[in-house]
Formats: sequence, C-alpha cells, structure tokens
Amino acid sequence: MENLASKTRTKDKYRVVYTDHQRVELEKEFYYSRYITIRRKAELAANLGLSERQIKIWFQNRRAKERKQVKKRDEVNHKHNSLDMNLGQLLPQQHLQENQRLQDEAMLPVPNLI
DNA sequence: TTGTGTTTTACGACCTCC
DNA sequence: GGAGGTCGTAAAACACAA
Repeated sequence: MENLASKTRTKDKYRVVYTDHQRVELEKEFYYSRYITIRRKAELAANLGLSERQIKIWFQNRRAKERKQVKKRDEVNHKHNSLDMNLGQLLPQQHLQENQRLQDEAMLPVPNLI
C-alpha cells in the first residue's frame, strides 16, 4: 500500500492541481506565518487531504515566490531611486505622477483570502 | 486555435542546524 | 544522520495576444 506522502508524482500525473479551497487555506496559513510548525503542518495535511510533504513543499515554493516578488519590487525601486536624479528637474506634479507610476509597477498581487 | 510567457507542483542537489 | 532550509529546474496548467 503506497501512501500519498511517499509518492506524489505518479506516471500518469506529473503534478496535481490544488483546489481553490486548498490554496486559500494554505495562503491563510502563510499569511499567518511564513514558516509552518510541525503541528500545524500535520493539522493542515489532515484538513486539506494533502500529505505533510506536500504542505512542506508548498511553503518552500511560496517563500520562493515571495522572494522573487520582493526582488522584482526592489529592482523597480532601484530604478525609481536612480531616476530621482533626473526627477529633480521635473515639476512637482510630474514627480508625483512618476512616483505613482513606479508604485503601481511595484504593486504585488494580493491573495484573496476570503 | 495556437504560440508564447508565466505560474504552479514536485523534485534533486547541496547546506545548516541540532 | 535526519529534518528542513534555499536554489535551480522540469513539466503541467493556465492566461492571453495575435
């Protein structure tokens, strides 16, 4: 008898797609804490019908995603800061508009937790 | 449609900590 | 040593312009 925890990648399914409910619950937990405890991992696994290994890997991937987003945002901000040299020549209204544009660019998608 | 870029699962390699 | 971390990557799933 093979359990889910030991083999999540099968011949016919390279990867499974998690349900909206599973994703929402995982996002909620991630929002609460970036690192899941052993106890919470076991609880979530039981509640969501996933293996603890899947929960662990989901959190690893989620943190990687966040780092990627932060890096992208930092790059935009860096671009923003280097632009500040030139912005000194802009009128105040233009400066505000440029600021808003850069902030919009850096805006991250916020997960819908409801 | 379909070609293409992005996101999502899952893993292996390697590292650190206890 | 084992558990869990990051990093890089494969491949399926998805989004979307042309």
